[in-house]
Amino acid sequence: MTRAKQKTLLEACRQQGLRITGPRRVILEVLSAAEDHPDVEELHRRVAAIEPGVNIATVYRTMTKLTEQGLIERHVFEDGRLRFERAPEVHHDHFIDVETGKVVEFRSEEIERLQEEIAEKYGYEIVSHRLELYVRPRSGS
Amino acid sequence: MTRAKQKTLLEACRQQGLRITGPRRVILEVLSAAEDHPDVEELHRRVAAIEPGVNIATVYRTMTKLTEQGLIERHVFEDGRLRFERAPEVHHDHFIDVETGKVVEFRSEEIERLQEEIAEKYGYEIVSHRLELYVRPRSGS
DNA sequence: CGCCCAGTTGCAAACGGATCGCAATTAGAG
DNA sequence: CTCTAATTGCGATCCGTTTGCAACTGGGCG
Ligand SMILES: [Mn+2]
Ligand SMILES: [Mn+2]
Ligand SMILES: [Zn+2]
Ligand SMILES: [Zn+2]
Repeated sequence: MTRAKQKTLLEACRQQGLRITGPRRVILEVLSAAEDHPDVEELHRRVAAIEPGVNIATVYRTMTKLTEQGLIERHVFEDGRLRFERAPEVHHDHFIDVETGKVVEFRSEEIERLQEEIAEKYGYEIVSHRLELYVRPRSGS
Repeated sequence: MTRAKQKTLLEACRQQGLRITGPRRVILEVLSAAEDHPDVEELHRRVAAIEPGVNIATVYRTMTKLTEQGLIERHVFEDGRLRFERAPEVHHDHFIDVETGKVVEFRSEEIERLQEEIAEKYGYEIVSHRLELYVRPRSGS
């Protein structure tokens, strides 16, 4: 959903004053190429395919740092593992296929608006939210 | 949200053929009395206040069983711990106060309907969903 | 260009919530 | 009351994530 700042990740890191090390460069490359919502193990696997020897703890630490900088977004779906994607320029929510685990993105202006509306009715201000629709292909099985 | 089958939990267990043991009786009592969304540690604490000696593994196992029977609902909010509430007769979603952790329930027919609508548009059938609004009291802070 | 140090890394240990194996106990059907 | 399958307590174990620490290095500065 909304790819655009493809090359920006590495540059953004430089701007934020993060050191561009070997491991980090590869992790950024993997993240930039990712079209899905990989967990840490999967990221580590992809990194290892490019350059073996990068420790998984480094992947964890890098993801923490990137999240703090707001460069990536962290999710926890039903399996409980941390998953990541590049911070989208415009917010979206997710379908998750209960059989395959495949994640599909969507955005509903109406739902977003209704959330604000109901929060206001309760006297709240929304800080963040999470909407996940666990689905299966219609009619088949 | 929608209390009603207050006494039913224990009876429901009997119907499902679950043995009513000492520990289980206390756990059911705690669950029936709960107005919130306690995690396992909190449940165990409340159980211990009534009858010490019940192991936390027993709480875990009982919650698993009750969930399988559909008598309670299991949630995982942002802190990652398992939380429970009696299965509501009508579905609802949650506000979570980001400062206090307090959980408030709400239901929006419109949002529920829009979820179905957008799922259909994508060719999906919704199996379950999760909507959590992380909030703070409006204008204060 | 080379120095130097704060930031980063690899590795192993620790963490914490949840689960499991096992032997002892017990609910409750007959 | 008997008998068995379900349940329990306890400790060990799992597994994803975090952390302490010593070694390493990117990149600003001289
Ligand atoms: Mn996404
Ligand atoms: Mn609830
Ligand atoms: Zn949304
Ligand atoms: Zn809902």
